Amino acid sequence: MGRKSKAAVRKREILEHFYNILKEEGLEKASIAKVAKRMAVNPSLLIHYFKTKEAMTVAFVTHLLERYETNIKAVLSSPNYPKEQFETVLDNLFHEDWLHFSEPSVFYAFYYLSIRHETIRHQFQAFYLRLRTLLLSQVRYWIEVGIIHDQDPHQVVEYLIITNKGLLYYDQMMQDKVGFKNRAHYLKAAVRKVLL
Amino acid sequence: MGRKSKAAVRKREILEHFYNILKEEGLEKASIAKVAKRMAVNPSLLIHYFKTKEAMTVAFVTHLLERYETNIKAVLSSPNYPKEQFETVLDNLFHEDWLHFSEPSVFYAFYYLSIRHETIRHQFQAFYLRLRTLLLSQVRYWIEVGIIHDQDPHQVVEYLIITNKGLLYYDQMMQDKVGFKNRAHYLKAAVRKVLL
Amino acid sequence: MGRKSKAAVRKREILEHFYNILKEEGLEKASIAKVAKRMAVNPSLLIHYFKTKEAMTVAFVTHLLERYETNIKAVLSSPNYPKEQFETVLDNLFHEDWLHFSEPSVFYAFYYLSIRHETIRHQFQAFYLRLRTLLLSQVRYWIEVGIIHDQDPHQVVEYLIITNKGLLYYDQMMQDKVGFKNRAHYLKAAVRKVLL
Amino acid sequence: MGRKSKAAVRKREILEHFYNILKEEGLEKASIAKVAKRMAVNPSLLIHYFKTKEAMTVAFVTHLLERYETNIKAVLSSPNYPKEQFETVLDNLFHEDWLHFSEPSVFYAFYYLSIRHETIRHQFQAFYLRLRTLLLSQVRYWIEVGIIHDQDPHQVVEYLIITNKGLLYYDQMMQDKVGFKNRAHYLKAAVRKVLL
DNA sequence: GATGAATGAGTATTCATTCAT
DNA sequence: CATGAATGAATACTCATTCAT
Repeated sequence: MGRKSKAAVRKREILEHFYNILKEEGLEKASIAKVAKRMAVNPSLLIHYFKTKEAMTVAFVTHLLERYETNIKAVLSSPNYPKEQFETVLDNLFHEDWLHFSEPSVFYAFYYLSIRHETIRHQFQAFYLRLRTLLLSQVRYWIEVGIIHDQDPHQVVEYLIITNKGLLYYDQMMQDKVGFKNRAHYLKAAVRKVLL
Repeated sequence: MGRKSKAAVRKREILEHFYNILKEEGLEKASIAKVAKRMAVNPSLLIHYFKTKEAMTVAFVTHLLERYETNIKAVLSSPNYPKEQFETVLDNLFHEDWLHFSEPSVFYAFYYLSIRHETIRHQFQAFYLRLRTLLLSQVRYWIEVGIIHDQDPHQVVEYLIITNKGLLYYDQMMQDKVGFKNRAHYLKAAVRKVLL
Repeated sequence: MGRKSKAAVRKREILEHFYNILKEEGLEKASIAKVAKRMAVNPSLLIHYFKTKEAMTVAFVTHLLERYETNIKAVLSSPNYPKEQFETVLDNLFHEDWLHFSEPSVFYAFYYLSIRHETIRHQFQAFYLRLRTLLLSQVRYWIEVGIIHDQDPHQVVEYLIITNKGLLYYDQMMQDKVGFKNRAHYLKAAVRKVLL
Repeated sequence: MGRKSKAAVRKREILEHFYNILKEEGLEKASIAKVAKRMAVNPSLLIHYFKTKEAMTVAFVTHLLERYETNIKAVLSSPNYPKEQFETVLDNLFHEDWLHFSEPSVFYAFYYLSIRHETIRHQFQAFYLRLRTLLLSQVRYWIEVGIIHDQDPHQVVEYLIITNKGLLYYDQMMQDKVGFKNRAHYLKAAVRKVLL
């Protein structure tokens, strides 16, 4: 377990500062110069590590989606009796904390970029494929134990993701906490009605 | 007294060119200079009409959402027997043409901006409030005629919007047409199961 | 006494707004556009009346120096016994109110321009020639009645102007009121020592 | 570690070109672009060294006043017998060369700016405080050795500065060399009459 | 590994002005 | 008399990047 190269540490450090500016000031303000200034470091140093801003962006998306994925895994692993575990997962999926994990504004910034930027789109697609695989085995288990009936597990997975993202979209814009609780509650009820 | 005002025409013309660049090159490339160049006109002319780029952006969002709203109204007005009309609206709401009306990339660009830009966020919120009102009377009608049972019409409306936006999000990223049809089909079935 | 042409009224109005911006925001901010905006009028209207900004500037300097001259004449015409009148004039010349008449900042703006701009310099020179003539007859009167002794009236006039402008320069920069009173007092004493 | 710093040299070089444009074309024409063009260098290089134009301006004022101060010190240090030395200083203070040291047009440009720009005003005030201190010890010496009688040294210093600046103001505008000599001669006589 | 020099293209905006109405 | 359309040049500044040290 040799000691970490300085490069790896520095890169991580840079990406974290990048994230902070993204969160606080938005994509259009997140320039190499600004990140460097925050780190009290010379802009060329960022170029030194990432070659181009684009490469840095791509690296950042990887970093972002990895964090996201780790978080999802934690949410899914609730060691309970099937029925209780289903409810727990549902609760978590439509819980504010989980939806707002990793600043929606940062997430949407790159989601927007992904529309036009092929590499980033592929990163997102791969991420959602992994996410689907993860959920798929979960759903299959629920079908197996008889919680969910008469459903194509693949489509169930997509249904969950879609509903989830729809809620995030709507909530992010409306910004009223009370409304959010009601919506989350209604959506969970709907999911139960559809699946159980 | 004074020269004939071209403002209305010119502004519309500018916003259309703005839209085209947005669509083809993205938000970050959509500069005043570029729009002007496309119009074969001097950049300061755009400033003449809109004072600032920000004001132009806000005007554009208004324009964009108006177009969107007009389109929605057309979709909702299908003069059929209640049951058939419900199905038509459902079909339209989850139809590719309608979802992709007005370039999702452009839509998401400003959705992203709305997270940070108060005025734009208010524009979006107001738009969705109007959209909700529109759908609300529709849903109330369906409840009245007995198509929908035991539902809070307000929550039904939000459920429809959320599912719709979730689908757009997922579809925009996945970009596979076959998958889309299946998802749309599944979602409509889910909606029916929840509402009817 | 026919009624004034609109042009004359408008021009005066424009110059007054020009003065206000000059005073509040300085020479570099005093653009045609800004003056027009303040007047709630179209910028081309200013061009209509003055042809160019330069011409407007020249017109303004004339206006400024005329006001200044009128004020000086008022200060000089104190109908007293010679000795008292001398003291009154001296008091006025070194009095804050008189020095700060017509915003020193505005005055210095054009004094600065006069260094490089021939027309404006000629305006200033002509103004000071008139001022000298004015003071000259005053000083000659003081010599005649025996208040001032053994002096070339021409040089006395210049001495007064120079001391006066020096005080304005120094005071404008130092901006301490107490110091000003002391300086003014000392300078008057000096002038008396030199002239009487 | 890192590239050799040219900052000191480059900054000085930039300020000198700035000075030249100021002298030849005036404050309003002295843009970053123009200075860069003269230096056959990219405008952003000036920004690289000074961050903003304002910072560059402030740096320039420091530079200008330093040069001025150095020159004054040279003028004051005349190693003579008291009486002769007093005369030498007086001669120098009212000598064309000294008054016109460092282009009055440039000096007045920043004097004008100082009225509105706090930092620059403080620079000027600090400069004159140092100048006063310098002259103060000089004047105290003259009082000590009995050349000057019955005077507050502080007020003598201000009197000298004011008279000096008044002469510069008047001379700069009148621009006649013969007149200048007479005025300088008369002023020196006046100073002697007041002080000795 | 890290800095600083330097570039060149790009940004929004301001300004004075001309001209048609 | 007055407005609004339109231009073209100019402004300070930002940005990503290259290269020398």
